[in-house]
Amino acid sequence: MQKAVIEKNNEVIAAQLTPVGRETVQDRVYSELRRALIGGLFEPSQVLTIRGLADALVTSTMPVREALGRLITEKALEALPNRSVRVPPITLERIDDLLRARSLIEGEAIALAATRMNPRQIASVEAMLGEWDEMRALKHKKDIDREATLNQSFHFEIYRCCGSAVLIPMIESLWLQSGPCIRVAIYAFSDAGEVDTAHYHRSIVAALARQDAQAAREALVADISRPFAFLRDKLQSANRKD
Amino acid sequence: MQKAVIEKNNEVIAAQLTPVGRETVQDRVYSELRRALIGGLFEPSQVLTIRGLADALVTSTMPVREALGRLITEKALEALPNRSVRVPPITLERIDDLLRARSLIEGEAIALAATRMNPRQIASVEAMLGEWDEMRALKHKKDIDREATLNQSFHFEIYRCCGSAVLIPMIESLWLQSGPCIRVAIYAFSDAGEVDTAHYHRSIVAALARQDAQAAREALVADISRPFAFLRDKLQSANRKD
DNA sequence: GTTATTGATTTGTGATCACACTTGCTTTGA
DNA sequence: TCAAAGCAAGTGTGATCACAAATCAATAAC
Repeated sequence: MQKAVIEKNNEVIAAQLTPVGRETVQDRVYSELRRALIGGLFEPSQVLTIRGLADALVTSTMPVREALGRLITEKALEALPNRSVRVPPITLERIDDLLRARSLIEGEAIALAATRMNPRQIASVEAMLGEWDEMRALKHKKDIDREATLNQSFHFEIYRCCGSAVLIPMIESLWLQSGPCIRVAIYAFSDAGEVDTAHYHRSIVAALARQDAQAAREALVADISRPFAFLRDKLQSANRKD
Repeated sequence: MQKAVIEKNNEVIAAQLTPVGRETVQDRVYSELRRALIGGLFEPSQVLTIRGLADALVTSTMPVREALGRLITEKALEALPNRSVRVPPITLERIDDLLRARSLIEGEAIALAATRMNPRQIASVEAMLGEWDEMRALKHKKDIDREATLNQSFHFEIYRCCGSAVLIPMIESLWLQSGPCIRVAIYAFSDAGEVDTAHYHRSIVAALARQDAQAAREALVADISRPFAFLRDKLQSANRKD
């Protein structure tokens, strides 16, 4: 068989097969811990032990300690001087700090995205909006986890369009850091009666559709400010009580 | 001895002693690799091996692999699908991307710092400027490493005043990512004849001294844009030649 | 009853080993 | 002569072990 024929044949095979991609245990542990943090499964100030997590995830300590180290460097977890690690506690300063950083960076990302999104991409996020409404209409009992996941997809679908390989990891890091805080706020939200979150997302999409970068930025900032402001008030009144 | 007396005594002792702080081998390896990356000791696209680094640093593989993992998550290094790790290559898109992110975030940091720095802090960075001039005056032959270190101290001394525990680690990550690129530019600079960098730093300090946040931001952006723009031109002309 | 002290358990850290995958070179066959 | 198969050295990953430090409980001392 001639070389050209073989290569052609290989190409045909390659077109039908999808790369299998070896994922290491460490990567799976890392992803799982990320998911747990963003989802608020760990509460602020909770301490995590390597062996405890290893048991829970049914692996050895090795992948866990490496994943923990990575999460500590992106400030998603905190290394105490005792060498134990915990999820960072919530403070007023930290809330304001996170909100400012998120407004700045996610605002920039969406402003860039507004000028770069093509009609197909806009239609895609618009479709997510519709899917969202359906879910909301179907079940009056709120499914917070599902809602949070959908919210995350919505935002990152937009951010991905900004075309910056530098900004996006930073935004992921920020979500990781604010995950535990936000979750506390969300729970408080759903206790305190519902606010219409759909409105904010709708104005974001509208701004994107008419390529209005400034409006998109403002709508986004309003969206992410809401839970932070709520949490801020809650914390302040708690402090006053003491 | 009564309890209060003992505690008082302990306080007196504590005031005289500085905490020794157990630094792990992993931390030392991590710091050393950071220093090497920011300092440009590794060149873009160079691949690093765990055992190679462990030999060079005279430790076992364990601390090295953990340090590498951390550097990969902050995008200071890149994990190839072959599972080898390398320092990220320079591309035009990456240069623009890094410059935009740095302008955005470091600009925000210095704008915050401008409103918060007290006279003592301003005097401190002003003093660094003087020390800088001395060094420059003494030796005509440029000591690039010393210059880079001083530049880094100068910038972070200012950033620390912004009072944001979220922004500063992000800036460190950005310096880590742009370190190898910048170093290439700096070397090219010193080959191509000197530009007066002192001027930029002087206008930064001047803006800070009169608490002019906007001017400080603009002066900073001009300062960090310079090597990026230089590198950009260099790369473009290199591409044209091919 | 409260405060120290001791001892046992838990925990993080680093070293070493086993295994699987990659890479580069040599050998073999047409 | 050249491409493909085979082999050997190198490399990352995960498991396990040894050790030191921290934590906590129970005991002893006042």
